[in-house]
Parts: sequence; C-alpha cells; structure tokens
Amino acid sequence: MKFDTSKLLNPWVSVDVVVFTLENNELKVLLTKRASDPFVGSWALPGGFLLKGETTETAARRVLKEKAGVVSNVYLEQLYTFDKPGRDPRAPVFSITYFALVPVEDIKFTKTEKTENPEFVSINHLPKLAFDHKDIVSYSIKRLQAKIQYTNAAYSILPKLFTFFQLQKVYEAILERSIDKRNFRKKFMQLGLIKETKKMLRGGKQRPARLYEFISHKPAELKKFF
Amino acid sequence: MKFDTSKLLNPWVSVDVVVFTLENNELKVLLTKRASDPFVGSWALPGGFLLKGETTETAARRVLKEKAGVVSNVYLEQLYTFDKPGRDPRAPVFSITYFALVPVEDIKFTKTEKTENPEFVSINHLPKLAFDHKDIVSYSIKRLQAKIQYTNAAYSILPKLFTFFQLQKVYEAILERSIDKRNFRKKFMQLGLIKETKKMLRGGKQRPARLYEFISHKPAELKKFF
DNA sequence: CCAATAGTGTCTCTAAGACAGTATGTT
DNA sequence: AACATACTGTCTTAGAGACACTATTGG
Repeated sequence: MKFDTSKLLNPWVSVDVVVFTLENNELKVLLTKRASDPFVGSWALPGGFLLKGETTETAARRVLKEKAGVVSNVYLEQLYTFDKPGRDPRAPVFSITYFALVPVEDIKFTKTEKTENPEFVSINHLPKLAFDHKDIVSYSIKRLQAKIQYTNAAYSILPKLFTFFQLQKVYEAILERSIDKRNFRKKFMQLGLIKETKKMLRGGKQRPARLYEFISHKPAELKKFF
Repeated sequence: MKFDTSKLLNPWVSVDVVVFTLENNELKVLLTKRASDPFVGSWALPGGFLLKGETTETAARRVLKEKAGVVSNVYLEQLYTFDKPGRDPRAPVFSITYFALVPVEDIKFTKTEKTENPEFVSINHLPKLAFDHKDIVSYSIKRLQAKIQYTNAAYSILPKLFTFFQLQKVYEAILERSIDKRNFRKKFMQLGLIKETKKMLRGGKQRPARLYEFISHKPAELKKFF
C-alpha cells in the first residue's frame, strides 16, 4: 500500500441493532442485559463485533438471529455510524447501527447461551442504557417517525392480517399523538396500500373487526405523505 | 480485552465528502482527480483516510479544508457508511460519507500539493467516478432532496443576500422540476424563513431584483413541509 | 336488552396549483 | 421607446381536521 498506515485510525467495529415492534399497542425496543464487561448487568441494544467475512448488514442479521431469535423477513436499514471518542471504554469502537421493524408474532426467543435475556421494553419506559445506546435509540425513533410517513414501512411491524385499530395504533405510537379514527381511515385508504379481506377478528364480546392486509410487502416510498 | 480479536474485521476507514453548491443556477458536486492508484487519473469525491485522534466529522472538515479550500461555516452531516466488499481493491475499506452544502462564494481553491485539481461538476454531467462514488453521490442527492423539503438547509447553499430567483433555482435544481414563480414566492413566504432587505441587485440591463436574507443561519426543521 | 367496540359522513378551512398581465429598471 | 427581467392576484380543487351518531356482535 502506498499510504503510511502508521498514522491511520483502525477502529473496532460493532454493529448494533434497534429492533422495534408493536406489542399491546405500544412501541417497544428490544434490549438485552449485558453478560460481560464493560457495563456488565446493564441494558443495552443487541449487538456484536463485526467478524471477518461479514458486511455490516450480514452482521446485523446475525445479531437479530442470535440475540433476538428473529428469523422472519425483517425490515432492516442502516441508521448511522456512532464514533464519539470514548464511547467504548476499552478502545476506539465505531458502532454502525441498524434499525429493524418486526411483527411481534415473528419473534421467537430461543434459549441459547447467546441470547442474553432479550426483552421488549416500551420506548416510554426505557432504563439506563450502556455506552451511548440512549443516543442511538433517540436517533432511531426520529428516523422511524420520518420513515413511517413517507414509506409503507408499517407493513413490517404488523401481522399479515390486522385491524384498522391496530394500524392506527402503529401510527399513534410512532408519531406520539392521537389521531381521529374517521380521519385516519379516510386518509389511509387514499394511500391505496392496504385492502380488505373477508376475514373478521372475533373473540371480544363486541362487534368483530374487519381484517386488512397490505397489498405489497416490499419497501416502497409513498407519493403522498401520510 | 475479553473478546477474541483474531476473528474480528478491522477495516480501514475512509471519510469521503459530497460537497454541493449552486453555481450558475445549477446544482454541482465537488470532484477531484486522483493522483495515485487505485483509479489514478479518474474523478473521485474528495476524501481521505481517518487519522489517529480524529473523529469522522473532524476528518470530514479536514478534507473540506485540504481538498476543497472550504473554510466557511459549512453545513455538514453524516450520510451513510459504505462497506460493500471489494469497494476498494487494496483492502477492506469502509467509507463513512458526509454531505456538505456551501455557498459557491465561500470556496477558495488554494493551490497546494494536496488540492488535486478540485472542480465543481454539474450533477447532470457527472463523469465516471472511482470506487463506488457514483452510488454515494446518488444516495446523497436523494438525501438532499428530502432535506431541503423539511429543513431550512437552503440557507447554507446560498450567499447571505440572494434574490427570490436564486432561491427558486436552488429548489428547482435540487428537486429536479420547475416551479411556478408566483406559487413559489407565496409558499416560501409562508414558511417565514427569510426576510426582505432594502438592498437591490443591480447590474443587469433590466429591473433590479430585491435581495432577501435568511432570518436564521442555524439548522432547523420546518413545521410545514415545503 | 345491555355492554363494548366497530364503523361511518359532513362541513369548514387551508393550501396547492393553474394561470397572464403589469411594473421598473437599462440602454 | 424598446427591451429585459421583476413582480403580483384570483380562481379552482383537494385534502386536513373537527366533530357525533349508528351498527354489530357477545353475553
């Protein structure tokens, strides 16, 4: 190589994933409890070091599988690279972060040595987090709020069949505001992203709710903003 | 360290910057001609390897200064981390990219050994670029298009005083569509970002145009989208 | 028939977009 | 006076948001 490598910074690379889901009509983030130093015992985002032969995206998928037991089709997107000096007390470690959206029904926590007590925690009740993971979560929420308004990303956080009520809760939880039921239905139907099915959700002691499904399960940008 | 470092990937880190400006009412990107291998002689984004003691943002500012002679207050934001295997033929090199907006009047190309013929090139006439720099430029244009619609970022690509015509050209060039003059003025004035000055731009052989200025020169998000 | 949630329609107001002529300077 | 560009206003239409009652099931 031509360049003088002695002056270059060669950081370690960690890949951390912010996994969002909707559970009980609340927006939640996946956290794990750290099993080793530094920050042993405290909550942190699922993550791991980048291994030889991996891309950062491959590593993110590995983390999702190992630490979260997530195996389904996941919406996964690179978020940001965090490089603040001292963010890891051991050495210069860059964190290349991803954010993921998963329907809660697709999560299967399998007990292995590697799954260190993963748990979904409401974004309204986050504990202290290790490293700069608080910043990472904040940043990813901002990104998610933008994302849900100009893409069809909602499909990836909902089950295949869902009620209009559930769909509305996704938007309310992410945008952190309540929306009028009638206006929501009107506005969302205009987008043309979903269609009625003939199935109904029974089981309550009330009028059953119609189930809808997304026409496409591929990422797409909207022409009209939500 | 507790983890087994032998399996970890320790990439080189390059910081590359996409510098946008508006020149002759066209959106342009700063390119330099590579002085060494690989891709010697071909056009590339200004960039450099991350040095010890630098953050990626510090490195981006260094690159701006060394390769573009840019010294003013620059709008600078991290864009994305490119890590496709083989993107650099020498070794695994991650490119952490930034994008920058500068008023063309603030660029001062000073001839040094390090400034390898930097030049602003219209985004409509880009040459072949080294590495995956074409992807980087495409991605940054998308980001810029979004940015200009929900922030006041336009201030950072225009001179302090500017005409409504220039302002409109910023939007037209970035959004790649033409906009009705009257509607543009109406819409933009509603945003409340700029104010009239008493100065006029003279010099043509026609009616002089009033000069405007941004009320604030700090990054801010809009409540109403443009 | 009561409880509980699902589902529906109208009105007002704001903003987007289409559109063409007048004003003010220079030469 | 002619030229060149700056500047301005109205109308139509679409969508956002406020708002309250009826429908359908289970028990």
